[in-house]
Amino acid sequence: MTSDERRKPRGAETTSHLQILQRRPVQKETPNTARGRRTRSALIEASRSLFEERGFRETRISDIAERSNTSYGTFYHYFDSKEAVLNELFIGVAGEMFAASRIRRDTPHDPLAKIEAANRQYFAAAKRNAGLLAVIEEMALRDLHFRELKIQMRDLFIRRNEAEITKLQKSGVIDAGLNARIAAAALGGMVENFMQMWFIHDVEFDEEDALRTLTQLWAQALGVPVPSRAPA
Amino acid sequence: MTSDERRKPRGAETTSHLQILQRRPVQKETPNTARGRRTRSALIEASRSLFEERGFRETRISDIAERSNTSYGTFYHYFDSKEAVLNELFIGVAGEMFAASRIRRDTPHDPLAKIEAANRQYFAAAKRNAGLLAVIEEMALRDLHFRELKIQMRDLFIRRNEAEITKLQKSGVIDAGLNARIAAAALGGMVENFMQMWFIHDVEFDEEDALRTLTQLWAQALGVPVPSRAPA
Amino acid sequence: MTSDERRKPRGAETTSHLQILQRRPVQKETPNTARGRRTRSALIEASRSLFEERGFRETRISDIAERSNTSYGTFYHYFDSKEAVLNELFIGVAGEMFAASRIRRDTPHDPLAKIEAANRQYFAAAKRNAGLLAVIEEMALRDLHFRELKIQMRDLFIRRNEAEITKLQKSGVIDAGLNARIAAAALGGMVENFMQMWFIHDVEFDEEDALRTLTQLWAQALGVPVPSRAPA
Amino acid sequence: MTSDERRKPRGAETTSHLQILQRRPVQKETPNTARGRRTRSALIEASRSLFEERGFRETRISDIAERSNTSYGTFYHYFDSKEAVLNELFIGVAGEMFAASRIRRDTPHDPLAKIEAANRQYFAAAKRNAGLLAVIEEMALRDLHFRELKIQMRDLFIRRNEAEITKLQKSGVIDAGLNARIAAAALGGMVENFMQMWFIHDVEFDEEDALRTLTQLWAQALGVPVPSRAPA
DNA sequence: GATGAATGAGGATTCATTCAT
DNA sequence: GATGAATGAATCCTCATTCAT
Repeated sequence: MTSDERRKPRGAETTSHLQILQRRPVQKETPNTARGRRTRSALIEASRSLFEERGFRETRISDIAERSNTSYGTFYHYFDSKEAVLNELFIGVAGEMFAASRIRRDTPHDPLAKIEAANRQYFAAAKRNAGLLAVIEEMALRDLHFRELKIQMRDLFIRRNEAEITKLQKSGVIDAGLNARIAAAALGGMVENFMQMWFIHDVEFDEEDALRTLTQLWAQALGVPVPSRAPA
Repeated sequence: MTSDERRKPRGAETTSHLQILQRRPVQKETPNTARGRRTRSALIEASRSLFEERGFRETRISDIAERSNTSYGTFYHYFDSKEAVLNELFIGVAGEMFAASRIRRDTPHDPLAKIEAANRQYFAAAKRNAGLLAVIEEMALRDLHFRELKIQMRDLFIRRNEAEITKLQKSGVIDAGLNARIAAAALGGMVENFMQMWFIHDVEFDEEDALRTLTQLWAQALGVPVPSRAPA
Repeated sequence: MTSDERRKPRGAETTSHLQILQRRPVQKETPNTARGRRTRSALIEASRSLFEERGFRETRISDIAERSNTSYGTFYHYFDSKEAVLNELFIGVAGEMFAASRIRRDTPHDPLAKIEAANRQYFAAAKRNAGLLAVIEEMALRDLHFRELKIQMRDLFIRRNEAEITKLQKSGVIDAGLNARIAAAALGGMVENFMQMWFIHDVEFDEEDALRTLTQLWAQALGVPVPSRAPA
Repeated sequence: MTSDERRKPRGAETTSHLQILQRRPVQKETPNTARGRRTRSALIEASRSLFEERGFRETRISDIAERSNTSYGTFYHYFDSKEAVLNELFIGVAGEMFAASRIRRDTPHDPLAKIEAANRQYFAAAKRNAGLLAVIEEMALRDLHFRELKIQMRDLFIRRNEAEITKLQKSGVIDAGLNARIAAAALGGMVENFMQMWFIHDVEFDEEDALRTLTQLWAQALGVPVPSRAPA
């Protein structure tokens, strides 16, 4: 989503309802001691594994306390709510996803190679974080705060796509008539949706086939020529 | 998803948890009297509007009873659980979505026109049902039964895409080297994801721009030639 | 308190804190069935006895459920909170207190006799309701809603006092220079405070001595002549 | 309360409940160092302001630690409980109230002037301590220990009243038939109750009007002649 | 068919207090 | 002296579901 992709205001009723849920998670102070830091980490790790295994809503604070070998009260010593933990986990995942998909120095300048590299790195990072990505997806559907976070994360990718597309248009490689913003959103969404089916909903795909096909579709969709290849 | 897109078994722990939720909703008897049919409809309509407004999980049986001007007991007279109502609503939406996106007799045989027609009809139907589609999406992430339903619905579209792609490959219009199954899933996913951002997450897009761009991307991705056009 | 006794606004901090507690108790719908009415009454009676025995704050919802032989959930079926029950009890007590202290037809017109009759009836009603009056007193100190109720109840008495005093001033029996509003508040407060010490804080007094002395003080304070009497 | 004002034993259940709370606060050792004394003072000051702002029950140990810039542990280093702090604050307030209401050397011997001086000084002291007096009042209603303290403080005033009344009776100025003990309790209660309405419940009164009227009522109630005055 | 009273397990949250550092 | 991490009992409140009328 680029800067001019504004979100429509919802009908009053709907919006107000979501806003109730929004309670922006507030950061409690960081622990001062080594012991405190250890405990806090244990809580985060326990939360992460539980969220991944059984989902955010189905995870109880008591589960987290138990798995991290602390007590009920200790959780609340470090976090205001489950939401606050998820928030922190989310920030971490978003950072990792974005970092992982940054195009490396050694990537060839050839457009096709760049597209493929980006996709490969995106899938690799997504596969590692599939469990949490599912949780985020779920939360984004009902909690305005997490919806905002999800859309901001997505926006980072899409802006990059858009910049690449605009560059190709300016250099005359592809059709200047294409709406770069919409194309970036659509192609980014294609890869995101594919990732979700693959890693979250567990539909099986051959990795190399998937990468090759998505890269070809992406390139051709923009009008980047792709050398012909024999059928798989 | 075509027949060979199999779903991987999940790890034991995760799956067992989801299976608890699966409880396949059983249909209760249909009411015999006109009054009974009216009550049942009122329950379904109330459920639908509440699910759309505040989500499935946040809707209480008491909310449904209240909005449909019936009582607790009446709800259980007609349905076993909220899930049963959602199931029924879901079946209806899936049917409508599929019917709406069936390519009409009067559509030209030109591939580009067919793609555009399909997209236009898909978006129109999705826009009407956005609220419930959001609910379905949410449920599919945590409930195996609804995940199955969602994937089956998606599969209907994707098989049709795949058939079209195969036909174009056989007729030599497009590259036979493309993996039709993956391409169908990817392009269908592109449109689905776009729809979700647009109608569920409320990112604003210009309708005609969106349709034109998506159609162009879809066609070009497959290698279907698209007549050049001046920049918007 | 007469109509021109306005309450000062408190400093922002203090007030805001009390307002948080204010949550004006909302009446839940009255039960429709005889059984429902019976249960509701049992909850109120159990609440009353518990509030009197151990105070409002020290009474648990579970105590109320237990003593009224219902379940936890039943309490919430009829009331939103303990506050709602107290509110209802309070309204009842205020009504009874006021009704009881109404001067009867057969009371002589002699001012002294009227004062004594009012005091006697007030003490009798207060003695019956001492337990709840203590609860109200306690709540009025920290909860704006109950403070308002308490002051309104008190106001009913004091306005009546004030009217009597004004009448005596107009008829020339007593000094017209006395501030009737303040005198009414002070003398009403004298009797209220005495009642609290006597029935709430359990300081012992001889009933007839107390009545005679308070009546004499009240009358003389206003300047109503009191016939001399031999020492007790 | 004079020596013959005995407190009635309460019913077993009620009393036992209050006795739980009674735990007579024990004084912890006084700090030896200047730093220690400073910390202790900070805790007391923080407690006082918090008790006044939000009440005793609503004040958390953590609030006190925070406002005094110390830690949880430090609070417990100096005090056994919140009750212990309140106890200390209470002793201070009671002392100040009593000292402030002592009739000064330069007060004329005229009974009316003495009554007015006593009232003026009482109101001045109460106004300064209204916040804590409200807390004490609240606690006295539910905690036997604080009830005892409150009644002892009140008793100091009332004994003085009683002595004055007896003196006036002996000197023949006023009716010897009046029960001095009850009259002292009633008139002292009149002023106490007025103070509570004025400074705790924030009912507005004109200061000079209030003082003049209360003094006149008090004097006349006892039979002390008051020179007539024109209406205000 | 319809009603709504009753149930009680389940889960979040608070907070006084202890104690190792 | 001071710190603040850890504890867990206590309590509130919700809500799907049952069942007598």
